[in-house]
Amino acid sequence: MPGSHAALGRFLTRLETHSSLTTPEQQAILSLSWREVSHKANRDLARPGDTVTYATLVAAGWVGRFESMRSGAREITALYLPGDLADLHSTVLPSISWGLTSLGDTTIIQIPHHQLAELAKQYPNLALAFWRDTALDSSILAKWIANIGRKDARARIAHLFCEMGLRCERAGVGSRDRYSFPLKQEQLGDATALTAVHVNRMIGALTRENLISIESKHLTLRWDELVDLAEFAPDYLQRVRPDGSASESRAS
Amino acid sequence: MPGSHAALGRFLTRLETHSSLTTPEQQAILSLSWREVSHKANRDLARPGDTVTYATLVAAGWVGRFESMRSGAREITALYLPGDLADLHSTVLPSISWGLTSLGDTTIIQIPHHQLAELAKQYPNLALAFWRDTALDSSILAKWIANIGRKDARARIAHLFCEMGLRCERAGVGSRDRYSFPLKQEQLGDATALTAVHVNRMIGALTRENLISIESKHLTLRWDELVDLAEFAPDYLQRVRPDGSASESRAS
DNA sequence: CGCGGCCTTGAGTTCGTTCAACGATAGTGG
DNA sequence: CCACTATCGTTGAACGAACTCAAGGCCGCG
Repeated sequence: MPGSHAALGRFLTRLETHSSLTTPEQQAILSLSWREVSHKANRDLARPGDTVTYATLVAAGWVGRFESMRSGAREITALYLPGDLADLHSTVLPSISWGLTSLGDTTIIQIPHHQLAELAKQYPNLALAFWRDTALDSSILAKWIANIGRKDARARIAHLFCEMGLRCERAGVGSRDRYSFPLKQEQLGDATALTAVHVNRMIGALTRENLISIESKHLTLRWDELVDLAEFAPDYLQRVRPDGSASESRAS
Repeated sequence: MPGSHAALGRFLTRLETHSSLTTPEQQAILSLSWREVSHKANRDLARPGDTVTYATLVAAGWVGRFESMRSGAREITALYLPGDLADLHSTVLPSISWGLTSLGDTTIIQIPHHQLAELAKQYPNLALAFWRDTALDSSILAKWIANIGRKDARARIAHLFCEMGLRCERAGVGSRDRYSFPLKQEQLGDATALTAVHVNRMIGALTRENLISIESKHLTLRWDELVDLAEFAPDYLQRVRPDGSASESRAS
């Protein structure tokens, strides 16, 4: 609970890719109190309708945000990697309509909402950073809508592979063209709005074309070819700015 | 430019449905400076790749956020009504990967980013409110992913009708079962990831079943039946809280 | 009155689904 | 150490929801 957890360091690094923070602000992040929890694969960490009092910071493994249909179908609407605060936005909207689930074995850190809110009030610049982090999440959601809505199965899967590659690289848990991919095909289907069977066929096709290869949950991919196939334009992931600054916060 | 625009009042009302604000905070919102701009239908107000210096507050008509594919296909990822700040999040992420377009004739108010950022710094509680508003937007995006990914055409259209009905009602521009719907069928297709032709057929089906009727861009719908058909659960639109408070700042 | 934009309808096609069976692999207990 | 089982991945065949292409109808506007 006390003492800085490595995952907080990852989160800080993540924040600093889009926002520049002062030393006291950095310290404040690292001094957040936490509770570590580990989960086996496929456990629901939060369910639709819950009211949560802490945010979930991924420390190891992948976490998915999902919605369920009456029919039993599931749709994964977002994926979170180590260093991602999966539901930072729940700090300001604690009554959630979605769920969180562990994809593969995961370890998470729970951070009380009131501490995050306190930080946001005490350090206006941190409030902007949190807001910006939520905006970034939102930007990814919008891109997923476009992909699921207007691209075919191959391109959707390829796009997910590119996105997660780049995010893994930035999170320091792999390189863009080779990283651990813990989802089973059914979950990959839930994330791309396809059936497991069709995911299987598309993976087969991509493999036969030598665009990707998967061995024991390890994905290797031909970056340039896949980027082209997927129409992957990483600007929505908000590249690290040259000066690392939060631009407008100094402007005005 | 000076003096309070009616749209700012709408925006304030909107903020107060999820956040409780003090009188000075309310005044600060109403004192924002602005520039009014009117657009004919189908004009791009912002394009992918732009760096924007102001946020776009809808005053009249509907605005859509979209992404374009190489093929020329378009996907509308979000819709905004009068009182909505369509790109509040651009305040913290001014380099945009998406575009904004007018759906039908619209009037918008441009609000300089630096003013919004200034307010967020000066009033921590407003920063939370802005953050919360972005989180709410994000919540809608996630729901759209689930709908487009896992529901059939009829249910997708029905869901959009329900969502926009409730949002119109809350925005004070109609009632949930009867409101002005300015999109043409092609745009409705872009918002639901369908073709205009198929939208037309589904609208025809819903009309024949007496679930909806449309006359001169005016939509009337059987609320209960459509809610059931669409599996519409409005909790993601974050109901107005009884006490109107920001809850989590007290909890835990 | 004629033109352009939007809506409507039909017929054929396709991408992804469904259903069903089989194969591989890893963990488990005797 | 091996048989047993559950889970996940793989493959085939038939089906269907939504798409494409194409033509015609309606309505408002100049």
